[in-house]
Amino acid sequence: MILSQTAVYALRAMLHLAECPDDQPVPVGDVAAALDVPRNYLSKILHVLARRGLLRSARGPGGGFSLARAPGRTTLLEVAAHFDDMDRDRCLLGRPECRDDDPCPAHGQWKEVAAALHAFFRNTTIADLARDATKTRPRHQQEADS
Amino acid sequence: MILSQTAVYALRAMLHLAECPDDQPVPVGDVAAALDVPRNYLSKILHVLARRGLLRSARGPGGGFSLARAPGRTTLLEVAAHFDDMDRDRCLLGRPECRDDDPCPAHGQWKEVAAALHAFFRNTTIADLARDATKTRPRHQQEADS
DNA sequence: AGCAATATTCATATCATCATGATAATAGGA
DNA sequence: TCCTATTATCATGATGATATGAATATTGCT
Repeated sequence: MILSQTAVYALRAMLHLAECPDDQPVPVGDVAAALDVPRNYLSKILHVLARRGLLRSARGPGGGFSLARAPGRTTLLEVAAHFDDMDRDRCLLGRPECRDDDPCPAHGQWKEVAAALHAFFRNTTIADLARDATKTRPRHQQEADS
Repeated sequence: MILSQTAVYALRAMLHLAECPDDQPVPVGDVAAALDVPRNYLSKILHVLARRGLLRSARGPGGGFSLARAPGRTTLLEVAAHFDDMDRDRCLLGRPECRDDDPCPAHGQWKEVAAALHAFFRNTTIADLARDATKTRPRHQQEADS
């Protein structure tokens, strides 16, 4: 995959928290159950996001994790970059020093695709996904409504 | 990376063979040295490509590997697909059943990027890379010429 | 026939990612 | 103060990708 399993878990967790009522912490166990994801593994992931300031964490009864910012102000890139090297696809052949003036054989053809990829992660926010999730979830109902 | 290290080695090896004189087998050791890639590992990769009909192999003195087809008739997708699951990026969140009528939250925003990705691998050939590798001019100048 | 160059095959080692389980630290409430 | 719910941290295991090394089979040449 483009993203590691870990980064996917992080994105889905952020998305889940964005869909929960504001400022009410959600325990790891609840998130893990909702996403059907290993609980202890998710715990470590959310801890990373909290240390990096994307989530807030609260211990003790009534504690859990909640978004630190409005979901429209957190991009997919910001989330995923803490787990994956989001710059690694700049060169298709994995050459770290691949540039316009020192290109790999695929550089000329690849760079536009790579730019589109990077733009997607940089410009799409958690809120964009949350909006799409509520819009498209019940498709037959959606069609019946409109 | 988008591609595994193994698939990158395979592409670079195909590209190298495309740049060698026609119908003259190149030993694994020569290819490995030219690409600075582990010899025994590359051997296994080239063997896969030979079994799949993308390369021809010849044993004994004067033997080695050579392209089985003209490089313009082998796409990056055909090479990489033998090592990576090239369909795995269709869904950003890794849901196998993600489709237009059963979308993941990122589906609507991701699918155009994914389509561009797939088109790149399906439409770009080994010859395209070889041409770019030998040309010193950037690609947009080539396009401006025509 | 015998030698040397080569691909082929098999066995194993290494490493990062993914995941599990257990324990410690913290906070709120009775 | 004590209990419980929760995050924080650590140790370990499982798996697949990557890589190495060696033995075997095949071929061309002398």
